[in-house]
Amino acid sequence: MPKNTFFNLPEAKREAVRRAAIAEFAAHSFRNASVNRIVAHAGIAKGSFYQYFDDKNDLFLYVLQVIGQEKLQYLSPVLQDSENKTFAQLLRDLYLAGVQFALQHPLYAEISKKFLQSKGTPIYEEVIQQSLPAAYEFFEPLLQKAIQRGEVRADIDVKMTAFFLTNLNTALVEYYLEHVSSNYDERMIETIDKFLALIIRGIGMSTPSPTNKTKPLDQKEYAYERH
Amino acid sequence: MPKNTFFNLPEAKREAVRRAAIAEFAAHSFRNASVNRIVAHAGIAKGSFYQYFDDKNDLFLYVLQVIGQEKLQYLSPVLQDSENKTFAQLLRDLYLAGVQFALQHPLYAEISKKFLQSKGTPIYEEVIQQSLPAAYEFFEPLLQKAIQRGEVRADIDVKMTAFFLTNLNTALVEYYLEHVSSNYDERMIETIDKFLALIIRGIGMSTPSPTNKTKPLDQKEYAYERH
DNA sequence: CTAAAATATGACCAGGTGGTCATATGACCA
DNA sequence: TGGTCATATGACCACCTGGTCATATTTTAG
Repeated sequence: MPKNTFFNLPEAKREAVRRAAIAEFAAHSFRNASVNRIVAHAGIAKGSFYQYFDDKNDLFLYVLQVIGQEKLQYLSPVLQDSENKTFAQLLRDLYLAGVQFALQHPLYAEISKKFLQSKGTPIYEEVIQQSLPAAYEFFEPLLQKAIQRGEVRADIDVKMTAFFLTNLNTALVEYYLEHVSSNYDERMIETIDKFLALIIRGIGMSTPSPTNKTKPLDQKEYAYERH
Repeated sequence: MPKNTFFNLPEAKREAVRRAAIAEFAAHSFRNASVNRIVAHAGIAKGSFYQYFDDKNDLFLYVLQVIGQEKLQYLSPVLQDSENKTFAQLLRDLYLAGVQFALQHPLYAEISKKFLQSKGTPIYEEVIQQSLPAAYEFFEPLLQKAIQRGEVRADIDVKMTAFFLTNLNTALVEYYLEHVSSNYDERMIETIDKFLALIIRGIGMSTPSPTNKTKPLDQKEYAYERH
């Protein structure tokens, strides 16, 4: 955690440090990120930096915390009324919100991506240990409930599928940015629905069972609120 | 490309350089890989290194080329008789071979992984431009053919699905190594089949159509040759 | 006003980097 | 033998890193 000296700073200066740090960590992995560049960019002396933070780790943890808070806040309305949605709807809303968050905060997305890629490095272990369980555990209870409701096949491997859904979330953002558009536009919902169709129905030939409740491709009645 | 001086070297020395380079690039990203450590590990003088290679890029490109050749050779029997297999069988064999290759050559797998993660860096661009189209284009023609044969739904987005399949290949290796085992054992085929079931059938409730030819979960008659 | 406490500063440190180059070595040939 | 040529070598270069610390400045308190 940053020292008190940091939180005592005028907001403008704190913001300058945050901005510089976020830009640096988005452009370089933790290891390659340079404190020298950060302080230069933030317009503070090197010595001052070490009066605000213990070291580079300390700053990085703080940045991740800020990003995490913002993302949680962004996703909270989607999760709020998950009870009233089918699993497909929930998944759709989560992916949509995820892509939108990434588009609105490309630097955050880049930092998260770089961080997840740094698996195995000391800083990764430090962050993991200090905070969260693996991100994919987020999907496990949601899948369990969907199975109970009869919306998802009961013979799937829940853990594996959760892993799979988390992975696809990242892949979806990557695909959209790289092959569709770098903005929010009508193609985003299209893209997400195609992705969802793959997840729900798979690629194989098959016909939905008569009692099937999840036909996300044809199911346009649940519109996502635009932000 | 390495200079002639490198290819004139006795094989033992060349092999020492390759081994040292592979170990280094597996342990560190291109940028963080150290020529100093490589030469120390290979037992050659720094100056000698620069008589064999133009620079660090040159060495890295050479290493990637060696890995690519070996992998292609490893996969070739699988692709050889793709005509006689269903798409599900082919996919199964490809994933299986992919995981096996990763297990047999963990350092290669690590280098490939680190390389794919370096998207956006100068070396990534240099490699891409110098060689291959995106890896996911590999799946496009296979999918096209599977659609023609009626094994895969015709309404999928081929490009997106190819991207998706490539991504899952990586995810599969990661999942297996992290959550199942770090060796080749009977659980590998299990894991791959569960993965395949997700891809082919999706997670949603559905019953296979009567004419469906791909039921990979129940279909154990095509055994994969073990290596 | 003074004194003390808090904060700001950048020169400096040891340790690393990729790459260069003058020099040494040894194989080959006349 | 002497001469030529490819190769081997590691000291050296400029540059960068994260982090320290003595000193200067500003803020606060009495």
